[in-house]
Amino acid sequence: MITITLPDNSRKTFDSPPTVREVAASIGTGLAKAALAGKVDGKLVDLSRIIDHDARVEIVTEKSPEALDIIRHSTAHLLAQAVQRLHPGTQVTIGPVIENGFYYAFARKEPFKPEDLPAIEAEMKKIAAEALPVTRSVKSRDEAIRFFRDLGEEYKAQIIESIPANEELSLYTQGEFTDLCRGPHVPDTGRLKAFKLMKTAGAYWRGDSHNEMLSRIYGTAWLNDKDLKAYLTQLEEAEKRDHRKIGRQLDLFHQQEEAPGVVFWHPNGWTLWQQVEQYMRRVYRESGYQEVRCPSILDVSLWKKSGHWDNYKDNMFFTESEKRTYAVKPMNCPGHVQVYNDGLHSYRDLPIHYGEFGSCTRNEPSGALHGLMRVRAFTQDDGHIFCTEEQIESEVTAFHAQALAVYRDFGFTDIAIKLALRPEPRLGSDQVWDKAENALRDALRACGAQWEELPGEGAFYGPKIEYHLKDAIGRTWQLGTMQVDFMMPERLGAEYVDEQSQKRHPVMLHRAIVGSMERFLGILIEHHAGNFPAWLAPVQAVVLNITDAQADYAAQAADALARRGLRVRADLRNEKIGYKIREHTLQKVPYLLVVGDREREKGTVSVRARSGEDLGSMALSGFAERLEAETGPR
RNA sequence: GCUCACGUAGCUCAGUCGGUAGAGCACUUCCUUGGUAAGGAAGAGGUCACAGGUUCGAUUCCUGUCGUGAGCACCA
Repeated sequence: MITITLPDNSRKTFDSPPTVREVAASIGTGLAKAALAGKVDGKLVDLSRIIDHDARVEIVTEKSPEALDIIRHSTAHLLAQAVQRLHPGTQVTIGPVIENGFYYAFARKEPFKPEDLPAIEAEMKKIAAEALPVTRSVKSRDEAIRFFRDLGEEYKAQIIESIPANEELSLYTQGEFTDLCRGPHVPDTGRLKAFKLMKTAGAYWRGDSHNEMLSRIYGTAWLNDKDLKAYLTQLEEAEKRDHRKIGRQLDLFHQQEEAPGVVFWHPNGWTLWQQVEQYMRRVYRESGYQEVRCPSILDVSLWKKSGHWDNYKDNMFFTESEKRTYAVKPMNCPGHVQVYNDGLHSYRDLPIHYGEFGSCTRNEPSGALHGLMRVRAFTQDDGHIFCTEEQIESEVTAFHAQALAVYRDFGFTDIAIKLALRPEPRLGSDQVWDKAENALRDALRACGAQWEELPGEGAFYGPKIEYHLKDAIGRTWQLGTMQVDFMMPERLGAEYVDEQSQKRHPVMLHRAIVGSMERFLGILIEHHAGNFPAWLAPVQAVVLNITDAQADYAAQAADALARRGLRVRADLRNEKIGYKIREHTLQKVPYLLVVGDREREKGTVSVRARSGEDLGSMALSGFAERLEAETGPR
């Protein structure tokens, strides 16, 4: 007798051990039909799994949170099967589920090309239509290795060899195709309906750049066509928002061949930058930071002392003069320590806050460069706090509140917090790391924050809090950080005099809210799709005359608004009003001010919002007040 | 850095199975003075990324370099 407990705590008994499928059938035929897999005592299993003991059982259907992963994993197998049908001799390696889909990595002489995908996808649809049952079997290690070696699947055999000997090896077979897999899988290939192959790419075997390059095929898979379509639409939306494209359309910046990984900011883009910089400068000021400015090149000896030479020299640029070697700074912290060190500090001075819009240069690998998002020369809103251990918590708490306020002002409200813990290799003893990690935990707790911990992800000199922001189309970006550092002050000889007249090393906190200005502007561009709120827009309003007769009035109006500090231009070109409106609408200008004879007579402007909404005509000063109200608080 | 793909006018792209190139938009000039998303005409604009090679001849084929894109690796 087997007793099965269902999620609603009802029980069913079976005379002999039932399969998950039989349990589902005993509840209802509809459920049996909808079932994809099962959960036995919280563990995901196939429908065909025999339950040989009393257990809690849950039937996984499309409505279950686990359904997508199962479908994606099975679709990866479907891909591998199609590839082996069409391209015999291709070896399979791994095919995991990833965000929004899956991939399968293959070993073959000729990598797959995008042109190969339609035929493979068609074959996948064919196999899905065949509705091949997917069956699970168990083999011993040696049997499994022999099985795959006989098939010529050397990589699979290697994977098995790396699995601990005591683990059970399960194989999944659908038609002529068998793959090693933990499972579970859908009961038959007919359950895979909504998928699409997306792209091909090279990837190293086992993620190691010393190994051979495999050919990966990426795909996406969903529960139904509607979800698939929604996902593809979202990709299109992301493409439309691409900051490189909008950057060109709105004439914000450009990049060119002679300067890989660096940015030429155009007047519009630099105006946007300045709005952000001036805003952040006020944040520095209002939260007690003193702004400093440190040199870009410093003698290499300083970088040896700080530990950067050992840990980071491959990513640094060097330059020489008169037999001395200088490093172009990749980070601002050593510079700030020099400012701190120039003079004596009492414990009464602490905490000391230095802030800088520090330009850093890092020799990023060429393959990592990407528009504004990953550049070689960038500017950080970088701040360092020199404080005592006792002050860490209140400093972190204050920073936390500040960071959240900044994100809110820029239009980000969905923020996840992560705590990156000690990595390998690292500086300092475990004791010091315990202290640093716990200080951050205590501070987060004091803020009432929820966070996720990421073991091994910290910086070599200390753990860090990371702020991950979700943008308007649901992508997340890591922006701010707060790091505790017990090492750098000691290495660079930062000291203060305590109450007993003893010299001690302060703790150093590294913090940034927007991180790289370049990257932040890229994120802002994509988040707003170029439709910047008025306080950030490079041009806030354009005055448009209808005919030459109002040219003087239009120019005066634009001038009057500009003198109030608003970013306003006049477009006096001899073009029809519709033409000018179209052009400035495409330029995403928040307000268009149309002036004809009527407006000139009354000293008004007719206001058109970016959305196309007609806000009616208003006095010039009325419009100015309206725009100021919109931009004023920031 | 690795793999694959790509690089043609300011932008978006077409094209040449090897005989030195074309469209739309933008730009210039002229006409037009028009009330809320493209008025008309004419004109100018390209060393087809760069360097070699093959060829009577290369933008086209081959090799290399640089850059870009996607992914991988990297992101202290």
